Amino acid sequence: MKPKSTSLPPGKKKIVQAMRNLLENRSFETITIAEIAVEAGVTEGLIYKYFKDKRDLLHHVLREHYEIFLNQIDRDLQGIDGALNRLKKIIWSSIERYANHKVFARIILLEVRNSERYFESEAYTLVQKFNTIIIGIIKEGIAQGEIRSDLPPAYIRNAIFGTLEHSCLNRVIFDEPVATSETARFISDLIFNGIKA
Amino acid sequence: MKPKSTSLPPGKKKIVQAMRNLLENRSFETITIAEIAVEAGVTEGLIYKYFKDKRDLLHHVLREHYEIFLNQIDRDLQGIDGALNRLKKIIWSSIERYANHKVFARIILLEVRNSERYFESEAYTLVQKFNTIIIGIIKEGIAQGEIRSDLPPAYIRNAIFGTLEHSCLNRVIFDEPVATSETARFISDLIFNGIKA
DNA sequence: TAATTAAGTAAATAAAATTTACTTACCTGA
DNA sequence: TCAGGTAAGTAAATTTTATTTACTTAATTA
Repeated sequence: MKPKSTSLPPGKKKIVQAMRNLLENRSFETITIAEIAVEAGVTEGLIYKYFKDKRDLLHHVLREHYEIFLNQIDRDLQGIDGALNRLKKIIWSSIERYANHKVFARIILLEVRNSERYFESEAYTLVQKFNTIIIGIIKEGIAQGEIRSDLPPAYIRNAIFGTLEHSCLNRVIFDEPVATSETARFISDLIFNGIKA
Repeated sequence: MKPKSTSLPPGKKKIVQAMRNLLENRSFETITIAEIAVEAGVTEGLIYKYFKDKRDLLHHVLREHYEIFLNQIDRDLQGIDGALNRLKKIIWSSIERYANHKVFARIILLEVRNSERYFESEAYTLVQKFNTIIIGIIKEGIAQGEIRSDLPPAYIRNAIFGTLEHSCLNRVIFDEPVATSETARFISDLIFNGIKA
């Protein structure tokens, strides 16, 4: 039985790659369809054959990124036991991703959320999946007595995500370097133990 | 000595008010210059007399908002002693603002950061001022022995801002109600004491 | 092999933002 | 008091981009 995938049309692949290239140096807003077409070596019309519009193309690129990241996370968590240990690893993996993929950090943290449509995209579906994984770990931690039971899991998740994102935001905005392990250690410590002396 | 302010030209005021009105129901991206002109009862050209472009007008509206908010914070903090108490009040005030000004929450959290120019705007200058105030309180707390001294103040600030923002983000995106005091209590508790059982 | 269909092009159209050239009215200082 | 500048404002042209349309070509399949 031969595979049904007849390998994507070359035009589509070139368009996606062109978008990735351009995003390396420029913000989504400033990239024009004309530029994407030139970079890809196709005509503007073809872009609309494969993607609803510019934003749809962005979401496609983003989905690919999240797919890779979720697989990564899955792998990273293997063999790690205990809710706190697992959360710590997730924090580490997330920071490592932001540090190594500045372009995606910029897109995710600053450039994609300003459209309702993002929250209906497949990319966002994957974010929600990640979300569910974290909530699961938190609930498990509460059940096992590792995590306080008097805080709603959603608050804990928001604290983790929020602290993570904000810690990377300044790095992204002002292009400062990120010390992954150190940052992960401080954030985990802070979330786990609080700031009170 | 009479004041030098000869009161703003009526056109400018009408343009700013029109932008505020439109932002109530629509996202920045979808609002057009033509609409702003109609809503303000002026011609499109006049908008460019007073503002560099659409984004500049947004930053102007945002700056006004931050000015009011910073005054509010200043007032809210009066008579409150102790770093933790002051941080708790800041958390409360911030959530209250997001809850009562959903439009600004949306703009601040989702719609304005996707342009480099925001980070050079006067609006952002005020954000940095707020930032400095918080860092000051944290350092004071460390000096007084109320706050752990083994965490860099910037991480603590990021945890506070980040947790705050993320907690409000879902509310903003999916238009859920915000229970200000309850949310403030959970967030303060979480940041101060950590999640470990 | 005729009919479909997918890949792709080229050019037209539409929708916005932005610029330009032009009024008016009102101060203001010699 | 009036010539000249300047701020407020308009109307229309221009530019820039995104998006649509109508068309070709090559491959596929029934």
